[in-house]
Amino acid sequence: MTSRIEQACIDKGMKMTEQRRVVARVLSDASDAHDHPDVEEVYRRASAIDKRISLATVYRTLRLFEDAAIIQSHDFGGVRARYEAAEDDSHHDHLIDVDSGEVIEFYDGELEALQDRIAARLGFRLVDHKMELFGKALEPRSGRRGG
Amino acid sequence: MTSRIEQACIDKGMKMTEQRRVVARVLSDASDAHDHPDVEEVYRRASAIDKRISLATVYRTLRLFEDAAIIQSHDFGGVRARYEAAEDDSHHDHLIDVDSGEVIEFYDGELEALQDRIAARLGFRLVDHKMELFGKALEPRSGRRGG
DNA sequence: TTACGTGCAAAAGGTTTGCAATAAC
DNA sequence: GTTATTGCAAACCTTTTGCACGTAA
Repeated sequence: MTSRIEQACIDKGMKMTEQRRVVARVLSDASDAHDHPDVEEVYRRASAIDKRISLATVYRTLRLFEDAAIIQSHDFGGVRARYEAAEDDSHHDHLIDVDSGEVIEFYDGELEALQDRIAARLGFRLVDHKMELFGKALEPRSGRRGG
Repeated sequence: MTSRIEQACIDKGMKMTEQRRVVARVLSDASDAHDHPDVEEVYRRASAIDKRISLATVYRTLRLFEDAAIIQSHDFGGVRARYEAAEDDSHHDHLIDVDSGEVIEFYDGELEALQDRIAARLGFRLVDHKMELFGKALEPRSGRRGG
């Protein structure tokens, strides 16, 4: 079945190889799970589906998708970039649990509006923003790591 | 004359070598100018003051200062980390001009308060945050690059 | 005096790339 | 059939590190 990201690639007229299809599927599934895998993790999951894929191709494909605005990369303070499907309408930001590394997505309309106002005040039109909160859980959380 | 960052190092009991003094001075001056140099730039400026400094020592010193919370590093989307003096009381965030690369500092009390509220709503105590706005100037700006 | 810092050059680790083989359109 | 894509391995670039030498306290 055609994954959401594969469909986005087709819509953009990309030549769809098996490798791209597999990476698209991995990223679509990750997105559904609000997951933010890094390159190695995408490579691992892609290899599990089809062994014929190489790390170089994963890098090239991620860059291709990112340049096409199909996915976006994040730097959550770790060593490698992490990826998620680009948001269409539903923008969100991230809160990172500093103890577990878990990434929690959130949306706050007030925050979005405030950012526009701040940019305007400084004489700019906002084209993008990056907002990450780092916090400690007030109550102990279940043990999942990553996100 | 003793730079602000050199004084912070002395206060923390660091052994002050000539190299550390020079890097401290470069960073103090950059901070006064609201400048955010990367490693190469710090190395360049330090070398101009004293040729005996090596890139490895600049890396080691920046890491030392950062671990001591005397400076902080940022990833503004470029390839290298960029540095500024750690904020004592006057927290600020950054707006990056996507056309020129210029970095503009700003402070917004409402934003700070809102972030705390969002974290609390998600069940977290905020320990840090990273907020970067990327914008296009509404009016053409003078040609400085960097910041 | 002595533990710690430095310079050099080599290594590490993530990411990119040249090239010949391969596959999509 | 053409042109873009892939795998492999080597290159690249930033950052770290081992080691012998130097120096602050």
